[in-house]
Amino acid sequence: MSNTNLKKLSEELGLSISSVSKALRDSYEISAATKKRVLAMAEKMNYQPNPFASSLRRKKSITIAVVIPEIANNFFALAIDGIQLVAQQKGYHVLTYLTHENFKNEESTIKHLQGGRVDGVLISLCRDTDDIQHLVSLHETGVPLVFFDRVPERMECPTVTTDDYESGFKATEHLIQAGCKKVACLSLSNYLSITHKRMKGYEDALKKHQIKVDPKLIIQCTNDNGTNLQLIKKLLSRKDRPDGIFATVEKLAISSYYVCNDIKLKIPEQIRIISFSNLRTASLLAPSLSTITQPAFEIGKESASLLFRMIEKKTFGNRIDKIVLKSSLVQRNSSK
Amino acid sequence: MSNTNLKKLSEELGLSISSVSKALRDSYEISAATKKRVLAMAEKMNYQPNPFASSLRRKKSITIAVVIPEIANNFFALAIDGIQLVAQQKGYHVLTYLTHENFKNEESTIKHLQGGRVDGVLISLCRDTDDIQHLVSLHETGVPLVFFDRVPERMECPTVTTDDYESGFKATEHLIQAGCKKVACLSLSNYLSITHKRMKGYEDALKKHQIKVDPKLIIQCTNDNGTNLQLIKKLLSRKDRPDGIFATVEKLAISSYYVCNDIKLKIPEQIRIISFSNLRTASLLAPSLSTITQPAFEIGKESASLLFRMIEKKTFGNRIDKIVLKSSLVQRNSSK
DNA sequence: CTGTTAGCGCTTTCAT
DNA sequence: ATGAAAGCGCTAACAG
Repeated sequence: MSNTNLKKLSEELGLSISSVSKALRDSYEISAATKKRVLAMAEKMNYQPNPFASSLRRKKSITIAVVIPEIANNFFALAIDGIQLVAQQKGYHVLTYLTHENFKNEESTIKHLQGGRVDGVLISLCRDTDDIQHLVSLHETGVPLVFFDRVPERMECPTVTTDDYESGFKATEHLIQAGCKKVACLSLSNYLSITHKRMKGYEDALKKHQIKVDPKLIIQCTNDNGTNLQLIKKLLSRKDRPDGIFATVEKLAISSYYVCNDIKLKIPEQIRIISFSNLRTASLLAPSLSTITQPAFEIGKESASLLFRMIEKKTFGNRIDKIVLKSSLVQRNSSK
Repeated sequence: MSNTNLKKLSEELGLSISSVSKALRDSYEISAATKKRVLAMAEKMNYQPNPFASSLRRKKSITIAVVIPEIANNFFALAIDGIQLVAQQKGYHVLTYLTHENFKNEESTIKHLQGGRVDGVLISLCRDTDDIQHLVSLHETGVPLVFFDRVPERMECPTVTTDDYESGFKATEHLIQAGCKKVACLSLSNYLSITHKRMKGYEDALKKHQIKVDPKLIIQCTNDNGTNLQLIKKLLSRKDRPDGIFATVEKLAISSYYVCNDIKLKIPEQIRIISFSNLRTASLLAPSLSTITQPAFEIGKESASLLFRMIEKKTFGNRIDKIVLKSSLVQRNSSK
């Protein structure tokens, strides 16, 4: 077992526990010679401090939590990558929790985190989250909290997002300019700010081009893939089917692809698809899929950096940061 | 701050700290009535136990670590998903560490974990890892350790892998049967067991079909994408270029795609590619890419389950489990 | 059934 | 420059 502790070390060295502790933390109270001896012995005995004793005493955990809906998703995987990078630079540990788009999971996870297990929390809400009392409560216990991508709409809090409205607008306009007359919109959730903003961009782009917003072309998708496939199939099987699809998340674009394949709709000849997507290989593998690509890795880095500023109280007073990064439109299906 | 602790709770209730503690842990020593009172008050005061005090005292962390080369990778993202599922069922927390294919990172991470921060470790080695002293040392401190996918070749340890040799064999045979006469192999590392086994399968498949193994067709790739692109380009620009590529990891298949695109080699007419890959959308987006798909999610689940059996000492004596799961060959480019 | 007590291993005053 | 001692919040003997 991991059993070299300060006591054994100090006995071996003929020093007191506190001196050894100070030497290891490079305190100015300890002579250089002693420090050297201590360090050498610590190395020799393979000493590793007990993190729990330290955390208990110092009331900090050197750990942050990341709470996300899913991990097998290009956006979140890249975001985590960015978060980990910053955290490892800072010497922090990262606990990851998946909510699987289930509010109950999110709630209980956040509740657990109130015990002081982490010094800060990064979270992207799940699609069901409407009530954010659990997060208010966490915030009240003094745990710094940064939201990224999927952020609450009715809470004053630090956020890192992308330009969802503008991207939704540009995506829709891209389809219109490519000649689409009937553009459908696939939405993921009733609650998420990203969905609202992206859809608002969609609607405003239609209006700008004097196209009436048709509620029948706005599909509220679910968390069940099978159901979504049916909804999309129904949409695309109609006589007055759309000739363009704006998918607010990658998953729905993929589902649309399947359905088009299934019912033999040619992309992009008969229907064009644009989607928010972080499928890095899309350009290569799906030459007909235009995408709105979010800077997922940067989002992760920015979120973590902001969180650490808050943890280290390097952010001023009551200031609440709202960082907005730019997505990029990657056109592919316009080349006929 | 998170400041409701047992002391305050007990004062509020007029009970001793230990009684409250026992009540919360549902001890048989406490009367039902008292338990109810305690639970109600804990709820009311929003009590959350301090995990560090508990871990320090009980010498268990209810936490496991996952150490992987990268996260923005379909295989690992899916594996993590499976791991998280099992961990959350068990009520465990999951710390994630990325080595970024860098041995030094792996080494220092493992060293840190000797302090008792976690009750067990799941690891997939990085491509540089040859010396595994750091892992032997961790194992010696009594921390249960399970390797998955990228496992050490010279260590008796529990592992969860896929049938790498057979898959390499089948992949290569698939190309031969599709008519390829010169099959190249793209390898990731000199050290990894997965690479060795997959390549052995490749070589044996060639031999079976009376094709001589040509060292010039075996490309040792690096950790740098640019370099790999050059290596592949060089390979495919030769007059006697191969008409088939077996990529031992997904990344190298993608790179091959880029190069083929770049130098206008038609897939699959002029060259066929098969790869280990967990790109879930591949079937849809890349109809010309045949894949060996590993059951990544299952690997994650199996690894975590095995680890928990070890943590709970439900595994017999000195028994060392070696679990091998089956990959599936998904043919796509054979339909001409 | 409830309470007292002694630590877990570490950090941090405060003495010396 | 070093050491003694208190205590972080919790658990688990052991008493009663």
